[in-house]
Amino acid sequence: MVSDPHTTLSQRLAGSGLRLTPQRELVYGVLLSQRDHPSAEDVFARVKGQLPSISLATVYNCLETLVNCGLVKQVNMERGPSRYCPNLHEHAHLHDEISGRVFDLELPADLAARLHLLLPAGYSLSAIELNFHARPAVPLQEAAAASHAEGQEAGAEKPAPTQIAS
Amino acid sequence: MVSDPHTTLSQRLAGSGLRLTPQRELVYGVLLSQRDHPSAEDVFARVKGQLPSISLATVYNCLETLVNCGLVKQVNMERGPSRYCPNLHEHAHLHDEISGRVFDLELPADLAARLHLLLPAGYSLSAIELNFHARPAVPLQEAAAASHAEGQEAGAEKPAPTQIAS
DNA sequence: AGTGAGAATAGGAATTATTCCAATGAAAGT
DNA sequence: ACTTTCATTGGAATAATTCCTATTCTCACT
Ligand SMILES: [Mn+2]
Ligand SMILES: [Mn+2]
Ligand SMILES: [Zn+2]
Ligand SMILES: [Zn+2]
Repeated sequence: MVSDPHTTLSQRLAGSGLRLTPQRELVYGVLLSQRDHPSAEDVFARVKGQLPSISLATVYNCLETLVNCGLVKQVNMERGPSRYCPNLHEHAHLHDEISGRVFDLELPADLAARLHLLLPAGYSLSAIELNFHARPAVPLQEAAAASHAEGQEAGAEKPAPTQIAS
Repeated sequence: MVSDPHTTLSQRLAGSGLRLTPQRELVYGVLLSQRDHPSAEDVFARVKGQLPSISLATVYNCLETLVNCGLVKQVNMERGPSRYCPNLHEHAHLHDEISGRVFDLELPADLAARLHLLLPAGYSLSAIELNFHARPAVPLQEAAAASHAEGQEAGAEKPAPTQIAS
């Protein structure tokens, strides 16, 4: 039985002797409602729509609080702004190097189990991260066409193929 | 048959139309000789011993060049300075959260193969990263003793157990 | 050997992402 | 109400990296 976000948040915070504030609730809400692994700046922009007076420092504070409560994971797949993920299931991340987007990937339980076995004796695990860096494969047909008209374009251009809905 | 670093470097650079310079060679040498996943600043300090006139910007440039040549991998297991790894075998990383050190972990070929299968169709893989974050397990005996004298100490204190030689 | 074009380095300025700090505001305990 | 503690804000400070420009080096060509 999964309780609503408000309750979850409120309980986790209470468990750490922290208060449930509008800012924390909004930040958490933003993460839950658009699971695209936004950066702190992204979250700031989104929350600002609902609470224009919020400050960036507060967003950083709230994110840190949520991470410490274990409700959110900080994702660092490469240098650059940290991103934030409210998906608590053990999962992998796919970084689309063209669009810059990050997607969640299911991680089969038996595979996860095998990964855990790799940890050397004498260590106590705090987290495993599995990150895929990839780019949309060019369909064979287009590849042929492209090889005629050469030329490098930068930035995002084509809609991703068979993409998981956000 | 594995050729010496000088040759490898020289060939890779040539392959990209780049020059073999003393700075690039020293930076690469430093990475090969102490495989502790140093940051750019670490590399800078080490190279400076051999070439005091080198600049930090050049170290960054050389590292980027080596990464682009595919001789070195940039490692970002968390926010903070990037670290650099000259180990080209498919391997995992272990981050010791207490000492801050990063170690290479063997990744069995069959497991690596299974990981590759997780990549969704329509993507072409550029890299997989598998990172373990862990801390030295407290041996049972000490755990008991510690639970008497409570108190939180910060920073590194105790020599790591059963550690892989650096 | 001399010259010019392009590549690379060095040093410092600029930028980015984040953290720190001090003042103010809100909530909880008494 | 009064006090203590927690949280938010805005701005300053910091850390890591990137950018910029002058200078140096290399190589190719005379
Ligand atoms: Mn990537
Ligand atoms: Mn870590
Ligand atoms: Zn995720
Ligand atoms: Zn490594």
